[in-house]
Amino acid sequence: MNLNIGDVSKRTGLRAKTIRYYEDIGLVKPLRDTNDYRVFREIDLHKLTFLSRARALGFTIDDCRNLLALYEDETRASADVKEITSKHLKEIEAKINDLQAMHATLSHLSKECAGDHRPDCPILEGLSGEDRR
Amino acid sequence: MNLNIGDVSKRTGLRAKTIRYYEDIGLVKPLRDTNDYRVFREIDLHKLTFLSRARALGFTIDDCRNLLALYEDETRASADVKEITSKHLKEIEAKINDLQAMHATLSHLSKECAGDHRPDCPILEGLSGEDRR
DNA sequence: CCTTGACCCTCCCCTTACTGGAACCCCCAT
DNA sequence: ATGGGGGTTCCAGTAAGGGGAGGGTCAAGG
Repeated sequence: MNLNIGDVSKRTGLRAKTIRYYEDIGLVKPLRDTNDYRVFREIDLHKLTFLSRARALGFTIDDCRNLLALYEDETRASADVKEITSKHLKEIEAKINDLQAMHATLSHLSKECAGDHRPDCPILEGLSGEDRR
Repeated sequence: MNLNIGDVSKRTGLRAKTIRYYEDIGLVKPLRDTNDYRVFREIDLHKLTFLSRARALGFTIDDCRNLLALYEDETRASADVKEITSKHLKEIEAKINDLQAMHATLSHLSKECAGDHRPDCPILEGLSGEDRR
């Protein structure tokens, strides 16, 4: 069960570069073989899998670091995990709201734009701040 | 009508640092006074206002550069503007979808988590990849 | 036994769109 | 002269890696 970085990459879906980066910033600490190759144990694999999923769910690296610590702490309180998650959920909601507002404005402008060879363009007018009503 | 960077900042809502950056990357070209202060003309103000709005709607700097060129080109085709906008709209939609998927997964896990002093946590189980069904 | 191709290593710069800070100049009022 | 509030440049840093150079290692085939 001694895996090289390539094996771990395949199993976790993380790129080798990303795994090296995670070691750089201290998220995993694989052993080293005599030839300097990284040697990943099962625990490293678990951690990297965890990281891969947490990142895919939009958690920041910093959140991941904290979640990983909780993951490894048998005496954790689930409240701590839930708090990180709730904060993240709120940020996701805020982003969705922002994006929806942008989308509404832009799709409105876009609908009014002829999109032909002529220069007249409500989108540009909207951006330039003209009050074309 | 000769404005300093601070005046322009107030009128556009952009920070002075941002305006200097926009000059750095060639989006605006204010004149210079004898004391090296930037001197903004009305056209600079228009451009910066345009940039401010375009950025607020989520366009990248690169998009902004192209939009600005179209804005200044009296012989533009509105189709070109609309195409940039449509591409951007699609990206916004993709992001919204991603975020909504994350939100669904996370809020589901979060709901199942007691959030108390005990260590058991469906969120961590979900992240670690346990198939707790 | 040697070579070839697939791995692996470190190191450094690049990305986006700025932000912060240091160190310095300019102008006006007190 | 001094204080405060402008302005200037340049350097460094952010998040989360990506790209590529330059070089070592390993296993298999000729």
